[in-house]
Order: sequence, then C-alpha cells, then structure tokens
Amino acid sequence: MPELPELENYRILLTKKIGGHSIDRVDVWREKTINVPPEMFRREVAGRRIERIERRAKHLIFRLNSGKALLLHLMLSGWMFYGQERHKPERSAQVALHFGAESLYFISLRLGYLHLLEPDELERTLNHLGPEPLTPEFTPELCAGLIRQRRSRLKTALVDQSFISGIGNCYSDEICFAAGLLPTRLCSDLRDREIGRLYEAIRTVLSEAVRCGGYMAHPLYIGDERTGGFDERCKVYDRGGEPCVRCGHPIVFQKVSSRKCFYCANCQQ
DNA sequence: AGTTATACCCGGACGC
DNA sequence: TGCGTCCGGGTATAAC
Repeated sequence: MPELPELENYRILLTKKIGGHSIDRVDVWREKTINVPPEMFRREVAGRRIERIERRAKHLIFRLNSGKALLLHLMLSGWMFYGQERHKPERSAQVALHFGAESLYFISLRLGYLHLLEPDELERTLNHLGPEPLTPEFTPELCAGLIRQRRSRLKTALVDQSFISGIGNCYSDEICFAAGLLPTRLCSDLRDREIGRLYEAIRTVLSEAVRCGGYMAHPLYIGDERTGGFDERCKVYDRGGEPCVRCGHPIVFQKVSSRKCFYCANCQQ
C-alpha cells in the first residue's frame, strides 16, 4: 500500500509533469471518491492551475490557483497514471484530470479519495498528524522523547499516524529490520542505543525508498523507470518463510495488533 | 492511553 | 469457464 516514499515519489514526478499547468477538463466516474456534487467539482477544478504539489504524510495536496486544494489519499490500493488516454491501463479509474493531450488518472481508489477543500478544512484534516520523519524538525531527540513516553509495541507506534506520520505496514517492518529491533518490543523498554538505531533506520529506510521510487510496481507514465525500484530492496515485508538476507533464518510472519508483521526472530532483538 | 471492534470499498482470490 | 462468496487493509470512530 502506498506510504510516504510512494507519495513523495509521486510528488516529485508529478511536479515535473503538471506543476504550473492548467486543468482543462475533469472526469468523475465515481462520485464517492469526491466530497462535493460532481457539477461543483468540475466547475471548481476545471480551468484552475496547479500552483504546486505538496505531500503531508500519505496525502498529496494539489494547490489550485483559486486558493482551494485537492487532497488525495490513495489508502490501500490506489495508484496513478499520467499520459495519453490510449496508454491508460485497463484498470478502472474513478477520476481524471485532463491537461491537453495528457491526463492524470486516479485508479483503483476504493477507500481512497480526492477531496476539494478550503485551506481551513485542509488544515483541520491534517493537523492531527504526527511529525514528518524526513524533515529537519524530526531530530534524534524528538524521536527519543516520543518513543520513551509511548507504551505500545514498536510496530504499533510506527504505523500510528498521530505518532509519526507517513509510515505504514511495509516500511514499519523494514525499519524494524534495519534497526535490528523486534517489532513486538515495547517502546518504553528500548534502551537509548536502540532508540538511536531506530532513528537512523527511520531516516535511511525512508530516504532510500524515496530515492528508489518506492516499492509499488505501477509506473506513473510510459518510460517511468524509477517507480517501484525499492521492491527488490524490501528485506522482510511479505517475505514470510524466506531466508533472512542477514542471517539465513526464515522470516517469521505474525499478526501484531491485527496487522501483518514480518521479522527475523534471530537477528532482530 | 492503549487495544479492540466496526464500517467503509471492491478487485482479486477462492470454492464449487 | 463462470458465478457466488469472502477477504484485506488505512483510517475514523466508538467502546472497553
């Protein structure tokens, strides 16, 4: 499922494609995807320019020159394609934004959404989110402070969007593996040295994943060689039973607070 | 404060 | 092959 690196990859690639461009036309094929009547959505979005694209946690924010914004959440299954209609993948799209001969398609949004919001509504929707782990504000000290006061298991803390934002089920497991820590550890039991390793793992795993275009397979456009490059670098996620790349012991699959969780019981402590 | 349950949604997996 | 059924998973919300 798309997490911080996938959305950041989308932000970077889409900014090059449609940053500063005007939306000529809009298609809405599924009304549940949007939050206002389709006529209003079309009227408010068509003819506007995308001033810039921002990311907050797992959301993308398309800032329009009207002052309003489109807030995208892909949830579990959503992805995007940018290009000519004849190259559009077979999968069903729920919304499309058209830019001349090329279009941005929002595909396989189930629980996902594309909401048109006023700045204050946007702020209200996003203000419960925890710190962005790749910003300068997310320091080792901030991370340690958060972890020490937390009483849940490590995995549960990492996927809690109000704790640290942007990390989901895949990267939480990859971060724990990189840190050599069991996802089932209680945060409050972690030693300072271990919290330091956790901080480094959060930063390196997420930034490496951004650099490699995330782990999700669908190319954003024809000729996109970047998106999905991190898939082969995933060490534990969805690799239950496979030998650990560090020590050869089989990767364990276990439910942790009703989530899929993968780890090496030998070299993670 | 943390965990657990429930609803949301529908493509894809599975069973017959 | 074809149809019906069921499941997964991020998030919001409620209940414990």
